[in-house]
Amino acid sequence: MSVAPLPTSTTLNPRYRSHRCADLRVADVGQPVKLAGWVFRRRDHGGVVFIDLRDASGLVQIVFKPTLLGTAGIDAITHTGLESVIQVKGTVLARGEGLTNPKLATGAIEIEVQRFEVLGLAQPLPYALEDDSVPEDLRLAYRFLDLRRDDVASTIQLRSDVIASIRKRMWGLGFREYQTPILTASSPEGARDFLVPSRLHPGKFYALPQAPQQFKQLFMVSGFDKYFQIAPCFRDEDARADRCPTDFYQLDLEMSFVEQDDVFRVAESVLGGVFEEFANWNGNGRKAAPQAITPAPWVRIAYDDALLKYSSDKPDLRCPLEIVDVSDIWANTEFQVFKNIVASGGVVRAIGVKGAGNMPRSWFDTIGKWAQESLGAPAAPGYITRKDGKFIGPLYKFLDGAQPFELFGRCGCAEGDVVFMVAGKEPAIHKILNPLRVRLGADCGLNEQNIYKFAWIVDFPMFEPRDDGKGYDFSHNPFSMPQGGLEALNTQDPLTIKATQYDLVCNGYELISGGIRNHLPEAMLKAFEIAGLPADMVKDKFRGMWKAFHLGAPPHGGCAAGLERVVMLLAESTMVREVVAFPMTQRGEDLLMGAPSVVDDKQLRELSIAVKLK
RNA sequence: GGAGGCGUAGCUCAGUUGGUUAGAGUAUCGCCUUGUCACGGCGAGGGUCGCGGGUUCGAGUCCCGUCGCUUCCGCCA
Repeated sequence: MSVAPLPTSTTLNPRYRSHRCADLRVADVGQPVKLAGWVFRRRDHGGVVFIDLRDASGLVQIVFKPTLLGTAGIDAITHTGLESVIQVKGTVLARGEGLTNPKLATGAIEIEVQRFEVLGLAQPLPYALEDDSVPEDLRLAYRFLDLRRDDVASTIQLRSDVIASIRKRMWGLGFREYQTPILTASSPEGARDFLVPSRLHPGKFYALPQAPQQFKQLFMVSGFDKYFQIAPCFRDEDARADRCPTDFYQLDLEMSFVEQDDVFRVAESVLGGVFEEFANWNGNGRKAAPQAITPAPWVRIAYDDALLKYSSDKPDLRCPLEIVDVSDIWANTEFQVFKNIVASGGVVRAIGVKGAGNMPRSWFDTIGKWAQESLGAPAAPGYITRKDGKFIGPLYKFLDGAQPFELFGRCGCAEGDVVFMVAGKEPAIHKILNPLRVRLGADCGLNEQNIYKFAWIVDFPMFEPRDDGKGYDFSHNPFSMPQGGLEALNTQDPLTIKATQYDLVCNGYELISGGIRNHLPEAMLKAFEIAGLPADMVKDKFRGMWKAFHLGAPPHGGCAAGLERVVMLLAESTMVREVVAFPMTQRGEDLLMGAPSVVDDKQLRELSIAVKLK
């Protein structure tokens, strides 16, 4: 499967260059060479002029001497702007005693220039290439300049290497890659669609796929029993630091005749392999230490447990702290705030932090302020400390007899430890508890470092109550098989039905989402009926699947992995824009190309479209 | 749709309690400099202080509005 790369020399055109800049060494001294690249830095000494020439391989110092080039030549190179592209013909020289630069791979040699030519002149730059503090919008407007930086480019190159590794591993497991349409039909479920007007069908629209979900399932019905694709996905939703506002890529895969465990094995092999291969990639210099990986098979956590113990369905398991329910204890106290919250259907949740009794008073204040200001907590989290055999803290006085011991025991806490408590209603309370748990662990030095910590979250609920209280919504993927199948849909309270639906999480990020699919037409119809979609709409909007499921559909399932998030984790990045070559702004604009843009009337007329601004 | 942060020279920043002609570094241009490697030295040009309004004798500074970028909430099956 592996293809040996061609020797570098076969990709060098002698018209432009004989070597790449950073490939030259002392062994090449005396050789005539041709190089081409960018003017990275210039040091002008009035007579002799030094330039650091940069190409994709790196840097080499080239020397311009008046004895070889004349004053006209020196004048010309002095006036060639930084980042201009030049070609030079010269000779490799050894640097003299004390003149070498140990910081450069090519620091023992330099190129004495005999002739040079400017291939592409650069005007003054909008910003200094190496300036780390240039605002991002300016850098996006000149993204091609930004990509000249080693650290920026290396991350994009990592992305390519990760994709290559994924493809190699998928093929190795017997999968093949198939493309699916980019223009497809809008579907009523899920995110907002990007629409494309049809010229041949005035008034009708294509939608860009949010994922190749239905097509990959159709491949299964066709009997292609192992499909994958590095697939572009389009969703017209608002951005986050880890979420593109327009389009992103997934490793999309699907298999027939499988159960959940089979999908897990494939994902553990492929993603686990990719993480092993690139865990210690450090092209951008951000990793201070080697990174470990939790060995497969990865731990499985039921969705309900994850929500209770971590207040999140994508917990960061590098933090060892767990959340405990202590509602019953506070229901039997005279602390009216907690008591009333429990009485009105809320909960009190506690986080025991080992050793936190030694933290300074100011830290507790900081945590309280942060919880209120950044997390929107209605009050600072309460806490009780056990120190010198005594319980301390404003909330302690509301506890009687065995209650403080029960509280500490349940949280696994003892002498020297602190129990933090937050009260509120689910699900709002999770927005406070999840970041609080991770912060408490971080501040007390309890969180594991330098590890990719994987876990499967399983048994997602099939349905959730609708916001307006009437009926149910799919809480995840509508195409998942409910656990218990059609019978469960017919007989159970919808809120108790679990889906055969799973996520893979790593360090607080959702990396994979998948499921065993519902391939039975009656069960599909019933599931959508519970979610409020009438049968004729399902038959119309999912007509391909509906027809296919009547003509021999195998049991099947799969998953999709967010490529950007994988690369972000491997690159120690928290911003998805760093792992996309030409990213959009938060508002979905391409500042370099100027998209989106107005189009001329002729284009609109062809599409039978009139624009009416709100 | 909501909340927070940021916005002063091409770029990064400083700018006191509201007070003279808004400064520095870097980039650019000019001069000097033949061994530097973030080379160095001297000089010059470069500003609608995001935009609009208000308070004031006087606003970069205070107030209101607005725009842009960004982070979070909503949203993202």
